[in-house]
Amino acid sequence: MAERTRLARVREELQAALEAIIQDLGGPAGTRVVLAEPTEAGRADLATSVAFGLARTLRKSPRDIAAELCARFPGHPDVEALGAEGPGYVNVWLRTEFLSGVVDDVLSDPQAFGRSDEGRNARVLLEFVSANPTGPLNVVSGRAAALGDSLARLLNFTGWRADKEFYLNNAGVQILKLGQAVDLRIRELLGEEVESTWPEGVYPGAYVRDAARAYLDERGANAPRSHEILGAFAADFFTDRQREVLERFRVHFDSWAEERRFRESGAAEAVVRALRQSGHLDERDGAVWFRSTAFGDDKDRVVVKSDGSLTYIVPDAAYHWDKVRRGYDRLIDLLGPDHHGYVSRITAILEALSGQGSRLYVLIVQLVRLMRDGEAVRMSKRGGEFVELAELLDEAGVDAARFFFLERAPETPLDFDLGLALLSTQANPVFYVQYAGARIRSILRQAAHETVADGPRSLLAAPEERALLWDLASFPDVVARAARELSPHWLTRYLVELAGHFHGFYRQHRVLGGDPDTVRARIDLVRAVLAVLETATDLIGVEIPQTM
RNA sequence: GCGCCCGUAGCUCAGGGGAUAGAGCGUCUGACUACGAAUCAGAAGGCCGUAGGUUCAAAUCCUACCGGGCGCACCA
Repeated sequence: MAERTRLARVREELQAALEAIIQDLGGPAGTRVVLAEPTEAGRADLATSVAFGLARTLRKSPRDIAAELCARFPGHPDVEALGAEGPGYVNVWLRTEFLSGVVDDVLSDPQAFGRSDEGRNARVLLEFVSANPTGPLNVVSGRAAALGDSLARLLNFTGWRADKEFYLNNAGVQILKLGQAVDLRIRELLGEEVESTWPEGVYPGAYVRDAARAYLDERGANAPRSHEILGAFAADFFTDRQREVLERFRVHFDSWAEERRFRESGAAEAVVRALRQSGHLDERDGAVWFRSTAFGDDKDRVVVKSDGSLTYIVPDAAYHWDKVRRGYDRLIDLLGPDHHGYVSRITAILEALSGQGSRLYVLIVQLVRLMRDGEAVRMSKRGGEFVELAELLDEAGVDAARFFFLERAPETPLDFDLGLALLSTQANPVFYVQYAGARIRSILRQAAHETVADGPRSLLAAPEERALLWDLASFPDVVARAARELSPHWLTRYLVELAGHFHGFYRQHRVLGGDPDTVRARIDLVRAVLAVLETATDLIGVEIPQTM
């Protein structure tokens, strides 16, 4: 699996050949040739614009240089032709026999096709969702969940060892406020009127009643009701709910780190001690400050407030320090856009503590707007009213939700069209992709009764077939790019393209019932397409149903 | 005021130095007596927010401005 792919090999060989010719022509030493897919599909298989850069030193037009490169090209068994076109491009067409070999590449080990060892077994910890356990998960957490989980799948597929972790903020001020809210809701359940005197800053959401009811059911009306006890109970209660909906969303965390532990174990105080010993702390205005500006932050940060309590960054720092000590080579945090200011301070403190600030990479996941009938569905956490992930899953289903969340690059704001997610037509990309898979499975079921040839397979030379071969051959590149850029949206785009090419092929050509050589070739082709569809959907956590 | 994200077809968005800027939806026109028409084929549709600059070459890089979103705590 660590072998280069078919496409990578021929690309490297051609690049080397062209670079050698450039040296013969007197081009600058070390000139690199980059062969890539032209922006416009169908213009060529691969192309390079290297001639433009050589024009000055060779004192010839790019067009002449491109022509000369083509004329001197010694030939390559996998290349059909080279051509100089446009103002100076060198275009490459590959032999169809060469491309069709990709079917064997896929079928020789269908589940491994596209794998790589790019990560070289380095360990990555992906931390995501990490929602406060003060209520149900909302749709924004859903996007982070889909992203983080798919990134883990992608990284594991490309040679990293990735773990998924949820950081539970189950201690501190917010949890006390939650406990207060539970206390009020319990009074309410016991008959008191509480709404008119609801205190500022205490969670107003009606969902807190669920926790209150659970407390009464489990512990009874006479159980102790300090804010601390109630807060801890409710945090556990909502954590369980969150875990349930995440499992339903096919997101399973390898581990759950608890803020409570970092506070109780003294790890948080140890951070302050370590910073003090290394001389990074100042006392000012009755508080203790960390000089984070020395590490690139835009202002210094308070770590111990004037009332003696710790700010939230201290246990967070303890947590990240712990990640480094657990031996992770890379730490990836998925955070919301409201946390982008957090990046420089947590990097600074990690650097001060361990010298490993550069291991942390923070991916800012932009907002989700739910759209229904062209209107944004209002979500306001302050008013205690927002769309829960569970509701979205009820309405749209797991596959559509995951696919839609992953359609955009993480740092791009996302509009989630609820109406579209419910459609079972081409307009709905999830459906379109799944339908391609269902069609192939249907063909393969019927192929069981078909006689196929045993001999050499016919060529798959029709344009629709060639398009599919090209898709298959480039799949490993797509996977590599999605993993490298931490952007699974390359996979969703790829899936729609592959499914589209399959549907086009399907309308134009029959798989079954032709001459045995062609039947065999086409069955193998669609088996390979199905295998890649399955791998790609699996990487984003979407399933292809057997029948639809 | 400062920081981050975003301005590309009517809509939702790809593309982030190189060819005539791509895709899906929507619109219009066609295609089922054979494997699933929940599909396919074709057409129309663009001063890539504006203005400068760098470059042989800019949607892409730089600067300024305009517009939209989100932040800027001894909250987390």
